[in-house]
Amino acid sequence: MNVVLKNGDLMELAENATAFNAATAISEGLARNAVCAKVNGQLVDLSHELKGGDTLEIVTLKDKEGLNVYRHTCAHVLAQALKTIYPTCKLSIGPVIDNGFYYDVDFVTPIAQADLAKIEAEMRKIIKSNLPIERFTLPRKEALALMKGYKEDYKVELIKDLPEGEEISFYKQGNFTDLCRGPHLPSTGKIKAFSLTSIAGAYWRGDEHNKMLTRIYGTAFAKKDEMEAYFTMLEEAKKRDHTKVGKELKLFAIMNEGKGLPFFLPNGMVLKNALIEYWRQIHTREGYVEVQTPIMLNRTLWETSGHWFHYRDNMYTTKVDEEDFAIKPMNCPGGILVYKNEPHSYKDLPIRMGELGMVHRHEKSGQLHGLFRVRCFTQDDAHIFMTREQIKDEIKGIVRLINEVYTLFGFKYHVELSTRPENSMGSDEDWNSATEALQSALDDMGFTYVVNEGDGAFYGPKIDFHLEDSIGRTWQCGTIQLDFQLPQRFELEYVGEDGQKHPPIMVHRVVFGSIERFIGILIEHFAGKFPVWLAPTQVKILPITDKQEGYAKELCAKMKEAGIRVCVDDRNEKIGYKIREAQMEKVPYMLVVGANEAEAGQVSVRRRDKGDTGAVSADEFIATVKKDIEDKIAF
RNA sequence: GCUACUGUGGCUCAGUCGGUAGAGCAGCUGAUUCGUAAUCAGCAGGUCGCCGGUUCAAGUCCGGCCAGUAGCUCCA
Repeated sequence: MNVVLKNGDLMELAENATAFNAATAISEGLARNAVCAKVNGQLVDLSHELKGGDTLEIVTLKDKEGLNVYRHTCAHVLAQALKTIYPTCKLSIGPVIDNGFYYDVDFVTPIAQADLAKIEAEMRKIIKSNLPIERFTLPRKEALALMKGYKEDYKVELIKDLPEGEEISFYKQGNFTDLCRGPHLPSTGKIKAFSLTSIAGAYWRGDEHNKMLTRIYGTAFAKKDEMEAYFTMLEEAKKRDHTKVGKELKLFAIMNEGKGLPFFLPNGMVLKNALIEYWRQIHTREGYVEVQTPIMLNRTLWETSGHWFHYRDNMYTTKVDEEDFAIKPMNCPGGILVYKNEPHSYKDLPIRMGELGMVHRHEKSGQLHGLFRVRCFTQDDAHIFMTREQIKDEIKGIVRLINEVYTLFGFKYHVELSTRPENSMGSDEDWNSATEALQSALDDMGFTYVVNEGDGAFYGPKIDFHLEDSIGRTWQCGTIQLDFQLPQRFELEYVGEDGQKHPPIMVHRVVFGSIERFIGILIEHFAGKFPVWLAPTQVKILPITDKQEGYAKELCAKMKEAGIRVCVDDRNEKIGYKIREAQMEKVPYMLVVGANEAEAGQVSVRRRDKGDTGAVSADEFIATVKKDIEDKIAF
């Protein structure tokens, strides 16, 4: 909790104190568990000297900012430990990230995962000696000399990039000094729970042309049990990893014969089709038409679209009868040819043209990951051709649709708006009005969103929707992109009210994004326990002995008739065995049928998460399941 | 693509110091007819990711390749 000191209090204290600092103010009875302080809104060390009239705010470990300072100090302790164990290593940067911290280091001889224990031990020593952490500043010249003296080449480079004329701050703990903006904890002993988690490569300054350094990841928490809870969460997340669950439930497989090229197994196909059926239903309702364009088209088309020159590295190409062809990495050029197939009047617009298009992209091998990043995927694409006046309403319609879909599944997501980059095409007027339209559509609908200035595509601004996976990583799924480029390149037009030809505005948009990725996220979100409407098998009938086989099959036929995905486990096994297996398959409804049920025309219903819920009539049960499917509810 | 790690029957994994492979589950056969998360017994199943090297001898050591994982980079 933050305590804000009143200005009056400060003034009074300041008059009586020499060398008065934040720590003193805090120790005057305000908070013992302060990590750092905010003076006039700026995060500072507790040693920061106060002036009369300053506003002091105490920052504790319960604040995200406080935890960041704590973790940042951990990064420094890590660096100190590394310099002790590997004196020749060169430090680069050691920032805080979402759930911990890292330090990027250049080692003469590479270190391995196994070395982390040794480094942790050294860190513990440093923490135990409770070294005071002191801030000091140097003029630029001396700062450079200091780091050159330590042979810290990367630090020298960092200092050179700092603005001229400013004093440069350093932090010293024991015999270790590091360039740092701060703030930090007052001493190393304040660290209570930390752990080094992994080791990976990372390019210096994030540029793949630079040297790859070794990145050591760690995490730290205020208390040991908080850290344990975090690791438990990671363990739980691992259990729902979609590559693992996908294998267990026989949903999909990626074979050695084609990396990044997923196979949908029968169960996964049922799920995929259920999603597609839902997609068609809502898109028909929203006034979309559906088309299908070829998976491969000739070079001329891709030259016109610009892909042949701008996206070639990611495209699979081939020759057919001496003519170059490319397998489509995107559906838009195909959609555009459909638009161009006949003339259009303003009365036809907007045209909402959907396509479930399978695209292939040659992504770099290292970035492939399960269904989240593949080389062949199905976009639930649509291209909307419209007049300038229609932009805002169309955008709103799409945002509403995307929100409807994500809400149905109960997903956490956030929205980002990307604006005009450098080297973009189109007039200022186009960009301004389009960006305005996107922004005001989001505003009107009450969305909060991140604005990424200059992060739009060169052909237009965009709105992205990012879904969270089970360990909090986010993946872009839905996107709405305005395009000034393609209508021009393909010379699209419509005849306006004035009888003149005008270029239409074009929007690319996806809701699921990639159906494959979306399914991956669904798997993790539900941990394989899909809602009834998506479950590959919705009902499994489990006869107790083979005497009930006839009844079970009758029931099965009746349910199939009612449109339910049902099967009978008529193997010669005990009921416990069949139940165990059905549970592991995460079938939402298990029907135990023995002599009693057969006689009464009933079924004993066992629900995936609720266990035995008692007997009901077969008809009553069918009605329940049909309602589950109809309402698409998740339980 | 880069860095690090991993690769043993369909699945999950064991395999010590280099001495030519082992379990459980799944499968098959038989017995068992059973009331809410594993009935019993038997059988079968592997060129240890691939190629090459070192060695009397390689799952094990070395090199290359392929594939996967974490991260970086990229993501029209």
